Amino acid sequence: MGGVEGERKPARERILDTAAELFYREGIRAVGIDTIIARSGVAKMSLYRNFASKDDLVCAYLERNMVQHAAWWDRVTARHPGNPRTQMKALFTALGHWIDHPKFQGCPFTSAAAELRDPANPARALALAHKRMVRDRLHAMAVSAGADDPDRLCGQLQLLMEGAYAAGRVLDLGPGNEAVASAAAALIDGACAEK
Amino acid sequence: MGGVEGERKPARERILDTAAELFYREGIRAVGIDTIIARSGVAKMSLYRNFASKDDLVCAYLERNMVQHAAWWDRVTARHPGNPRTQMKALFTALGHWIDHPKFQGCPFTSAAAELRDPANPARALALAHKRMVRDRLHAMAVSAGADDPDRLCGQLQLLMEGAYAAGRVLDLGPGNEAVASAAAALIDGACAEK
DNA sequence: ACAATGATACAGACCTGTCTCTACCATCGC
DNA sequence: GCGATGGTAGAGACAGGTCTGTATCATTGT
Repeated sequence: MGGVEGERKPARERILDTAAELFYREGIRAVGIDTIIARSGVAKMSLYRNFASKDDLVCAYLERNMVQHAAWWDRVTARHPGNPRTQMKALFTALGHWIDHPKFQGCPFTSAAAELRDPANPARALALAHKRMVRDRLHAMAVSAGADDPDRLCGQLQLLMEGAYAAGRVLDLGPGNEAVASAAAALIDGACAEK
Repeated sequence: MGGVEGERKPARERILDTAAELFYREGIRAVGIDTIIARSGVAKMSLYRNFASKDDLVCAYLERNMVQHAAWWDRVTARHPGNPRTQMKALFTALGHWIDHPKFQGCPFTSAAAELRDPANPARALALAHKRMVRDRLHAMAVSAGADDPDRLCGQLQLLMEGAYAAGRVLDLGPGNEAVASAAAALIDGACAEK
């Protein structure tokens, strides 16, 4: 995503790009405002004119990630129109590849929720809202795939999804993280093979 | 674990108890030395006489958790001697209950690794070592349970385990987190039912 | 008397957020 | 055409707070 181009993007975008990269790679609490402005070559007041506070910048970072995540989801499922069962499996196969990427550092929403534990933090609320949205989409797919118990399958798959995010950073799974796709296939087939 | 008793435990223990509770509940970076000494009623120099640094205290916290985790594991598996398949299922059933506990805040090792991303951090090394140990124990059980492909089952189960840790904090699974036990059972039976 | 501990002040670093000052550049009035 | 104006942005000082870690001194129990 995104190239260098004429090097003159507006300040707001440069700030958000830099913040997104640093927040994701090093963590939200670990990255200070000064680091962000230094790396994006922007004045401090440019940051505070575009974002009310660091919290606000964190929210913008998460909101942009929500859009990107939704686009990724749509892109993968669109390859198997009208076939929710294959769509679900494709999502987990793609997830297995994604966590193999050298830049992968876990799920930005899960990480944000882990770092920001204050229930009143708006960024935390965003992260939890994202997880609920994922849950709803998974549930709808489980229903239309004809799962015997959609609630259960949805819960199992979201467990697996969170596990893949956490594991990619901390564990060393087998080559290609084949465990992700195979576990998903086993659960999906087990839940839909009623007939 | 641990009661109040005569209120006069040595300073080192009081510090470690307080630090463990705060680190686990609020996060490592979010809890400062001053908070720990205030809550444990200890002088700052008593902390620094017993621990070389905050990093050192974090390591002690993780090391104690490793001992407790190993004890929990042994306690659960000891209930089904000589039956690795049931032992594995029992571990996940117990895990499903544990993440329902109101004080549950995820896996302390995963959280530590998420907060401390510097590869040179000794506490991070401890957390990763713990995950490797869990993996080895799971692998041994998968082998002795006669799994068709022990590597795969071990990877799948560790994914599920990490997912349960992450999900308990961020998602709201169904009642009793039954998804954890049911998913584990499905994967274990699927991998061992070769005969 | 002596070792362990409590209390407290302090140094130095870092963090967020505010403020001022300057430079550039487009647009508008004339 | 041309100077004035206003919006955007860079640079950097600064305030007020928090963090880790050290040093000093008083107190307590044995």
